[in-house]
Amino acid sequence: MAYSNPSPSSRFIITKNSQLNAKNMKRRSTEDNSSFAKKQKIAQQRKSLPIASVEKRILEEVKMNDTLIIVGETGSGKTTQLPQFLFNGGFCRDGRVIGITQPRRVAAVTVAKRVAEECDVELGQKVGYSVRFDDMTSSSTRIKYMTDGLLLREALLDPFLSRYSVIIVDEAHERTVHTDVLLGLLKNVQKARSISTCKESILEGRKKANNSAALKKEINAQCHILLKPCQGSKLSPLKLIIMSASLDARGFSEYFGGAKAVHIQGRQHPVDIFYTHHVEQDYIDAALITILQIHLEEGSGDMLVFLTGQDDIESLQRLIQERVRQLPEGSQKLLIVPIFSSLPSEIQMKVFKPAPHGFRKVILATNIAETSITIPGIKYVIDPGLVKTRSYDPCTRMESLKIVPTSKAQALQRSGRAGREGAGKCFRLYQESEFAKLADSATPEIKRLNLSNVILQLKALGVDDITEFDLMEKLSMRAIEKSLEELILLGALTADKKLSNPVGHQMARFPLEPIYSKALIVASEFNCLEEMLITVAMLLVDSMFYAPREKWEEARDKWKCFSHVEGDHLTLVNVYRASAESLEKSRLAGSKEKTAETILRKWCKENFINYSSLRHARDIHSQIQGHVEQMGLRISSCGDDMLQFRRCLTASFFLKVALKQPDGSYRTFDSSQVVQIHPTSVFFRTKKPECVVFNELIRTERNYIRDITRIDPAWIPELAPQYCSTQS
DNA sequence: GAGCACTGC
Repeated sequence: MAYSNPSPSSRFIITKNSQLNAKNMKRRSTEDNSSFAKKQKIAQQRKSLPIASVEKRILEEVKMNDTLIIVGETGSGKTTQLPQFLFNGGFCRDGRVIGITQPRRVAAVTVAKRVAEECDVELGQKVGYSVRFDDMTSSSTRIKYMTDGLLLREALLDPFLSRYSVIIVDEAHERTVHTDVLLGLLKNVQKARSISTCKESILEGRKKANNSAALKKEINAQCHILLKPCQGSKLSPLKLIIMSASLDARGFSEYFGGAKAVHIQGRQHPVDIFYTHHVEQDYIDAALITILQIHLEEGSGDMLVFLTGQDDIESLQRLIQERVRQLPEGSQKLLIVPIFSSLPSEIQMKVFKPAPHGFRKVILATNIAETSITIPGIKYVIDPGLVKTRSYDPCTRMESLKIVPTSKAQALQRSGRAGREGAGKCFRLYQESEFAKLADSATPEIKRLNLSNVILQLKALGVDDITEFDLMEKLSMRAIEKSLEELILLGALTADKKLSNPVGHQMARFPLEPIYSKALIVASEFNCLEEMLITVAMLLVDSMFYAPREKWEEARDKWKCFSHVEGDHLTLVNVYRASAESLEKSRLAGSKEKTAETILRKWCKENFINYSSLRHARDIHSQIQGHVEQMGLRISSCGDDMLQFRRCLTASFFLKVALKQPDGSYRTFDSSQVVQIHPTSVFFRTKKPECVVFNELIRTERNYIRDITRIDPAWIPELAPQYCSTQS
């Protein structure tokens, strides 16, 4: 395949970074046990970071500006260093805390560990992290890394985030729902806290004012906040720092009323970008040819290929293996390593293993390698320019997975993966003219989601009118209306769109989508909360069943043992209970030396269950059980009375019902979509029930419903009268 | 008859 050299203007990856202080780059040296040498090494590394030279200036800017935008390129050191600068600059006086949010758990955890090491303190003391299921903080924590979703949860308990003197929102350019909602909230909190500090002085100055109610009104109008006024507590102003990669700094600045933006250089090796001369019809084939071309013509170094999904990865893997046999005798061999999220983690780990001598590693990856996983040793990136994304149609309540072109930001992120350890090359399987046509950044997640959860959370935070809430992205009225309607049908909101009591408040407290919270609350009335806790935990986890292709038959026999005649929900309950039983048995047998982990791992292996998925479900289960207990809901089991459980599913999942059509397909009751039963369902091969509830409605090649249980259609008007009255 | 990208509370 022929590649054109790009025009200089498009080589912007190279421009700023090419002559960077590559000679200053510190390579991880061999193990060093002397703690003094270690400290010295850390100090040296810190000093060599681009951000180190601007410490004073940044501190000044933070002191002078309430909100600061920091544009930091990869490798600038902003995430690890800035909080330390602020700590040393006195921002943690009086026990106040610096909070740094990350979109992902691993990032929060690993960065906190690194910073604790740099500060030479025990993790969880001065420096700590807090993510779901894992809190490493204490009362002495002053620099706290966390996920953005967790800070949102904290805001429900402490609406003014009063412990924090500074909040740093890192990776804001990723625009996750959590980040977007958090930014809106922080804007309000900041306003409220600055008003709170001057409130007293206003009151003082207007002591003579005759109408205190009018004054209160005035203050609240000034706040333009949607938070309830704080009760006499004195709060210090809140500093906000928004950190982003370069493309959209202006958007953040405008959103924060023209906030000042500071640029910090990165430290990345140069990456040469190549485009194709012609349009490639078949990107799998184009990728195959490019891989072979690189292998035969370019120097050593591993390759990373970005593909859209498991299917692409597996078919390209087969194609490469066929072609590799035809390679000339004695040439270097190729080691193909696939990676995508539904692979069990022990298989995912293979990407980190260096290729054996005489092999060149080719990693076939989904988006997981774009941000979530950083693979060392990559010198060549192949980017077809496509990505599979999820979107949501509020009218049909259907999700879809579509393959769309990447954004410019994503293309940059991907090519950057080739320049982490040395100069690299990126081959984009499209023409340079196409790159110019790409959107700057991907559609923010909040535009592609069911808004019910966001709206419920905001209501719980005191935001009554969603359309008044200042988000970076304007939400569609249609999407808002549909979600409000859903929340009313679920009983979270009253007819006049106020949070209902107690159901709405309870639902908002669960870290779950509203429909699952509803199911738990209803289940306590139907005496099947024990089963529903398990069901919800299991439904929230992906890819519970996993088997390599060659063991497919064996696995299916194992899975058959779990299947339940009434459907997938109870099948999942069976899996959960079987695993718990095996754990219990081992304990009774007195195998004390074995940990729960080793017992469960063994059980999972024998039954072709994904251990990390089961582990995740167990974590969710214990967390939501805690919430349920706190709320005083009664946890009881329906025993063998599965009728009760299925009726309970109907009472909560009535928006997700499908009826069988004469031709054997199904039609959703809510929006009359023609849908098929997903191949993973227990009903895929058996006799099809007349009427089902489902967990998920998703469009891929076809419209599919997933996780299905048989119900009686006559139950719907009985158990969801509020819904049926709106259907006529 | 055939299959879901990635996060997060």
